[in-house]
Amino acid sequence: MNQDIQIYNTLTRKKEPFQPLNPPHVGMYVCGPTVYSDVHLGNCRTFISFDLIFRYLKYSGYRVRYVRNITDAGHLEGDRDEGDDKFAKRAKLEQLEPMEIVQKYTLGFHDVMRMFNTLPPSIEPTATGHIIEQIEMVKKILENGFAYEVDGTIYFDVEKYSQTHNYTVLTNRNLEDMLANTRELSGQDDKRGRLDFALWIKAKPETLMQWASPWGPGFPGWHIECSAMSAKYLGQEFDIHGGGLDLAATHHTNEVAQSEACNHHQPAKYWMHTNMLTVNGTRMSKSAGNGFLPGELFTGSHPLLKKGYSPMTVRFFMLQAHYRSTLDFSNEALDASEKGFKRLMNAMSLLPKITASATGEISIGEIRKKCENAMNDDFNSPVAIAELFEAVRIINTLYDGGLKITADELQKLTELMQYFIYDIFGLKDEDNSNTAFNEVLDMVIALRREAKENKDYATSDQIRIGLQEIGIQLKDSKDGTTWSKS
RNA sequence: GGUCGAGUGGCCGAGUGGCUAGGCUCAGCUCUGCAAAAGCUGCUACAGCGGUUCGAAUCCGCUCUCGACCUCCA
Repeated sequence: MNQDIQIYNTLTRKKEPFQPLNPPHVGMYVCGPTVYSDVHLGNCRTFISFDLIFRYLKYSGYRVRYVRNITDAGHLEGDRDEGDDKFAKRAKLEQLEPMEIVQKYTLGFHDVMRMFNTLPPSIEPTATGHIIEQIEMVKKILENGFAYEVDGTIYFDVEKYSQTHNYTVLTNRNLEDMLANTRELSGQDDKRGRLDFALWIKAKPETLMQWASPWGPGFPGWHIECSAMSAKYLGQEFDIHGGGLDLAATHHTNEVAQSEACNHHQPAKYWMHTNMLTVNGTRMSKSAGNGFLPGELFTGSHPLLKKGYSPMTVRFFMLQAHYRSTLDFSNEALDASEKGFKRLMNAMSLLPKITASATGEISIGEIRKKCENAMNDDFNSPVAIAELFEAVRIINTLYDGGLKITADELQKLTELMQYFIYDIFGLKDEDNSNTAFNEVLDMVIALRREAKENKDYATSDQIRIGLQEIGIQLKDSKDGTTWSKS
């Protein structure tokens, strides 16, 4: 069990040693997608970041229960706690049942996550599956005096809460300023305070997704689901709560308030927030119209893309930046990642071809230590990747015969590369061609070798250039010819 | 307007006081029938102005620019 991990905690705004409440067990909750439309690449970045964190904790010897919810009800269009549910709106648009919308986009989300090679969470609970738990929690908050009812809708009383609690723990904002700024915008709703938010919302007669409650038919507010589900599966206090940075100011702030108002303590010991993916310096989002869908990225069918990029290229691109930094998206950056990823995977394919010597000049321990130190330092994947590229140079030189390595160190080198690239970074080789294809290509390479041996370079070049045109790059070396997709 | 954060070389992106980040690009060289790959070498940095220090990309102040949040958003 790795005891040297440091995690940046949004609550304290600094890196802290990671000390789980009940080691070796770790409870981690991450806010999942609202499945009313396709996930875009920015959404994916968060889930890929937490996949990295999940993997590293898991392979560091912790027994992680990773809960990532599916929001399939209760997410309203605006903050006014009125108007359409996102699902109802989309259902109308697509002429489907709301639950058909939920099913459609949940499946789509899972497909995308699989393509990015993320590990499935331990539990993936849905909001609609936990209505009872949410109602119970609302009841308790009412009993504790931090909420009030107006005509079948229950609101959380932020001003009351802030008399005894720090409402803005996560963002360090000044509540007075927030109230001063927002009160004048006050509309025609029933809330007492402008910062109050709905825990339970009264259904209109035409609302399709509604449930019975002590306050009449209605549906849960967005924030209460995560509080209810995290408490149910991880306990009232657990280790890590994560999500996108954009959720911190509203969603997570309200989650903290709900848990405090209900259970009298903070839900999570460490709050982790992943930063945004940007396009030309502006945050990627659906409303800004700069949101790439993963499918558009893979095929290159988006107008801002000049070509398609594979899921592993994109994953690698994201891992090359730290999760707390914004990452700017561009064709040039993706091109660079594509080549870097290829270089990395090429080294992986050379590894089994290296032969050990009786004596060696290389020691792998230090590189491994550097990689681990980087990951221990708040999951600094870009630095760990930089260290792996040192190993890549060594592998290439070994393959060319410029260095010697002992069998023992070669074993360590192989383990290092496999551990970080496959297990921690979740990367995989995409050149998984079928056997028949490989055999055909081997035959073509054999024919070309014959031509070369007869100094028939016209034929050999014809083969090489022909293959190049269909995306196969041949590489001649003294040990024979290898190939890769170009 | 308020709060928070950021400005690093041609591009992406690490790095919080002294030690090479790394990837991609570009130029040259080596190897190779050619090509590709690989290796070696080189090139262009820390927004600006002050300050602290023996020493600052890194700390402090000011200026400029940009972004995020404050309204649904990973």
